[in-house]
Amino acid sequence: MTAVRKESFSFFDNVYAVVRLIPRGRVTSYGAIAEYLGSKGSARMVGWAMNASFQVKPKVPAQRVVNRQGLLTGKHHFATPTRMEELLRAEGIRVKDNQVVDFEKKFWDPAKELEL
DNA sequence: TTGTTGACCTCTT
DNA sequence: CAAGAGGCCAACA
Repeated sequence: MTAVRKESFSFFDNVYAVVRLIPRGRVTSYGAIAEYLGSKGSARMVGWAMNASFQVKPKVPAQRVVNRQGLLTGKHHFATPTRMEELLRAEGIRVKDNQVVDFEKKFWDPAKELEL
């Protein structure tokens, strides 16, 4: 068996699913998603998925995904460098100096919330 | 086909 | 305390 199409859902689709499940006003990190998917060391892959998330539908709230430090590292990849910050603010998330305020409070861990 | 890149994370010096 | 390098997996040229 060529083992092709072993999984209808690819790593990316899995990431999109988790990101879309992020409640409004909450944020998560790449590592948390990667870990939830089983690839803890593949945090970079999550970011890569986000890059393609713009062409994925429904649209994925990539603005809710930030790095471990809560920094909006990917804001530069949005339509506008300030788009990510604007979207987060629109959700009630306070952003200061490209960093999410009370990131630990707003942090939404899929492996924790979805595991219940 | 191989090699490089990439919105990261963690350890070591 | 701060900075640097390595590691992980997948897509792109």
